[in-house]
Amino acid sequence: MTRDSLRAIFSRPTLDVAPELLGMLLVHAEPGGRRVGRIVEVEAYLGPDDRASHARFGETARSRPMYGEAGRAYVYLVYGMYDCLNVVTGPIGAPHAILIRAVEPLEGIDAIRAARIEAELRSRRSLGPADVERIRARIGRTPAERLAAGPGRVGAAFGLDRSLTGSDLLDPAQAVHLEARPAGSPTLRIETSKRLGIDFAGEPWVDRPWRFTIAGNRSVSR
DNA sequence: CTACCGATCCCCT
DNA sequence: GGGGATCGGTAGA
Repeated sequence: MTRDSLRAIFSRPTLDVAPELLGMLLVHAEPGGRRVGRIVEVEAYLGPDDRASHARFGETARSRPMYGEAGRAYVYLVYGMYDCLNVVTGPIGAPHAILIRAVEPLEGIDAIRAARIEAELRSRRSLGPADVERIRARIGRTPAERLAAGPGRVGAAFGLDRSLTGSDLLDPAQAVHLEARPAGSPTLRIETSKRLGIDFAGEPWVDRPWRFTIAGNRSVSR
C-alpha cells in the first residue's frame, strides 16, 4: 500500500479510520533492530466539541498538531510521566486524532522489554539497587503480550516522546511509522466500548462508544 | 504568579 | 480499593 493511499484513508472521517487502524503495524526501525507491534486498541477524539479531547480549548500550542495533516504524530505527556501516541486524522483544520492504546508485540520482543525497563528506571527519581532489581525482575517476567498493553506502555516500549510530534507516521523512511495490515490477514472481529479515564468530560462524551478493540485479544489494556 | 488537575501506571492494603 | 509520582496546560488573580 502506497503512502498516498494510506494518507487518503487517514483523511477520512475519524470514526471510519479508527477500526481501520486495528491490525495495522506500529514499527520502530533502526540499524540495531526492528520493533513491531500489531495495533489492538484505539480511541477516537473528535475535538473541538468533544470535551474529552485536548482540542476542547481550541487551537493552543499543545493541540495545534491535531489541526494539521492526517497521518502525522501527536504525542502528549500525561500525569507528568507517560508519553502517549496519537495519529492525526480527518481533513486539515479538523482537530481529530486517534490514541493508540495498546499493541501486541510481534518482533523485537527483547528490545521492547529493554525499552520498558529503561523507561521505568529513568522515570523514578530515587531508587536503590533493590528497586532496580525489582523493576528488572517484574518486567523480565511480564508476558510479551502485556508489554505494550496500555497507552503509557506503548510509549515506553517503543521509546516515544513528544519530540516525535509532527513526524509523518506514513513515511516508511522514518524510524517510527505505521504499516498496512499484512496481505492475507484474516478479517477482524471488532468491539466498541466507552473511552477510559475521561470522567471529567461529562455527558454525553463519557458514554460515546469511541474505543475500538480487537475482540478477545490478549494485549488489550485492562 | 499560583492553583488545580489530568486521554496512566505501579504498589500496597 | 486507594494513594503517590511528576510536570505541563489552562485559568484566574
